[in-house]
Amino acid sequence: MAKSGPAPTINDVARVAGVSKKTVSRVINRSPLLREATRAKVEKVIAELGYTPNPQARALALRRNFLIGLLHDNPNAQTVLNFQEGVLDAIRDTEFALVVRPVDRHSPAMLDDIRNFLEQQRLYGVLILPPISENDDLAALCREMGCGYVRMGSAALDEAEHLVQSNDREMVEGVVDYLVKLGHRRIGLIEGPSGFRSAFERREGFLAAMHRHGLEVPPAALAQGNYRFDSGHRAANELLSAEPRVTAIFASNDEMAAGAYHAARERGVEVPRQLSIVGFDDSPIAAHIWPPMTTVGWPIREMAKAAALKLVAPDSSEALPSSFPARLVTRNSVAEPG
Amino acid sequence: MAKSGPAPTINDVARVAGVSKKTVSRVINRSPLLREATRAKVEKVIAELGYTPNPQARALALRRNFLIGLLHDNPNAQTVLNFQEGVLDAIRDTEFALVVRPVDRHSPAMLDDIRNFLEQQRLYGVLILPPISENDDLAALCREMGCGYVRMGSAALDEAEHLVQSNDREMVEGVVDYLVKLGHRRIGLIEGPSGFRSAFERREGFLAAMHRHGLEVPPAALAQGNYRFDSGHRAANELLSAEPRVTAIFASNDEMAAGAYHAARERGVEVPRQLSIVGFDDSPIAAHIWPPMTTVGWPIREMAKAAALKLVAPDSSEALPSSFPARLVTRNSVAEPG
DNA sequence: TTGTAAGCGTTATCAG
DNA sequence: CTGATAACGCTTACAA
Repeated sequence: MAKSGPAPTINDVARVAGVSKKTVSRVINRSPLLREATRAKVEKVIAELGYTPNPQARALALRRNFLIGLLHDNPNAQTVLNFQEGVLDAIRDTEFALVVRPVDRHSPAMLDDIRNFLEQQRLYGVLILPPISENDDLAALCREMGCGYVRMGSAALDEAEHLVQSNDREMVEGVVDYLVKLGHRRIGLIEGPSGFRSAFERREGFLAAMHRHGLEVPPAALAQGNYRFDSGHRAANELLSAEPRVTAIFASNDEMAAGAYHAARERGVEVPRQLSIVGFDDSPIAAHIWPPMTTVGWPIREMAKAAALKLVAPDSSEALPSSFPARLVTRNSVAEPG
Repeated sequence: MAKSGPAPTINDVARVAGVSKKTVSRVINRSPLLREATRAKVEKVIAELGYTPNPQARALALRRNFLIGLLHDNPNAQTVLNFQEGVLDAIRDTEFALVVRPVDRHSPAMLDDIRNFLEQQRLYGVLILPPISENDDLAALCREMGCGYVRMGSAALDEAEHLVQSNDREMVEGVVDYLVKLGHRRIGLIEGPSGFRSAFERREGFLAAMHRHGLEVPPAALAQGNYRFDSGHRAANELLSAEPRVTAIFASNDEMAAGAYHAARERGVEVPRQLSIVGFDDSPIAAHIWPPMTTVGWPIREMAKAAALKLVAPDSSEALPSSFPARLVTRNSVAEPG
């Protein structure tokens, strides 16, 4: 047990162990060129003294901080927070810490801001959430600054080393299959904002599956949203005012799906008896709205952990998978067509 | 415009400006003992070179990092995220960064974990969210470690310097006043978990106002929850099965209030016609549930900003307020008793 | 008011 | 394999 007072430094360890501080440094950094006996001796002293290397000093010497940055511009709090938890899972009991950096993707200064941030903080690496993860200029900036990075995304945005991805397209195809199997033929889509890769992938999955089933998708079955609640409300109103009315709606995220619930309720359309609704994300709203919503859940926390490990322990086996399967979470917003 | 390549250091500035690096250091640190002319000259060179002090080096020399820690045990995703935004508002364009540290308040090792964290990272200071902000041992630990701290809370937990507080009790009194004015007499309370100061304050506000209005609070009008959705559902079921039935329910947070919505719906009790419901937090669920929920919103982002400023700029006027007023957000979950 | 010298705790270089 | 010695970029004495 180390007694308190000034924390022991590498010099203390070196002195007590009777070696040079460089040798201690080698032990800390797991240098292979060390006699086993020396290593053991030093490690014993380290344990005795309760020594921990000072990250600030290491940061200065290595010109690199032991900080993982999280860059996001996210509309969904739960996603960001789950992601943070996942990153923590990966760096728990390491010297790394997680620094968060919300940014504004609509600001023309975004890239400059991030450049300053990276320049100042000299991060070990950054994790980038959608939608800004889709920005190739940002990835290029990270490369240029010599800052590690991993992008989260719903498509193959980058090399495996820099990417953790979900299979949105495939999942949405599964949603359509599920609805069709129940008997639905007129299915509407509330799209996410153009420019978002996830929105694109989800739309493509929808269209592909409809086509595969030989089902038509008239323009009136397609409505544009922007991933926000209000846009889902508006889009659902469009969808529900066309005749013959759709019997099911897939919304590209839960928030818009919740908006669709409200539109249906205002029109006296009962969910799921007269209208089935499926969302995407499995955010808390899905479980808390009435009736509880069927949606697609993706393992954000595990993905976050994998992403962080790619940065801090690229060789660990857990860092390997780049693609994570989502799953359909069936609740009570889907029924056979009325 | 600085050209790229190795970033300029204090030595470059000193050389170009023809002064010693200590003088540059004085300029950076706004030392008062500097001739104005010298300062101007150095500042000019700093601007020309695009020099930024290296935080790692400063951290080493000062034995203190320019990092603000956020300690929380996820009270609610949106709250945490809004808080993060508020902190960023405060430290934007400074050398500070925000590091997040979710902890588990049920873990017996929590304090030790935090101690290690503080020891390792040598944070400039930490911001502590409820409910762990109520833990006095944690505050003592910060003091002991020489780490600045500010606690968020719903009561006077600490000195103004270390506290940013909301007026939960008063707000809940206001909620009851509002319901009583509409004609409600039998009002139920869904409490938060015992041991949470916020739950206590909200309960006390409720009881005080009921008493002030000369209204009874029979045991059947009090139900215990734990701030989670399911507990709200369960508690509302208890409340709604007692006769005469309550005509209004105040839930200590929105998540439990959403659970109460579900319980009402399952029993065929219509909100707000047969039952008024009021929540607390103004979280996204409140706006997205049907009918949109009347709730109490508190200015979390501004509070976060003030808290962060107390840490990084204790003298700024914005850091001054320690108490922030919440407000009633009226939507459609309240009506006159049926 | 300014400069000099000596750290802060680590890693890199290069010689043994 | 190991150890002096010099960085890393800044701050804090202490002088001048």
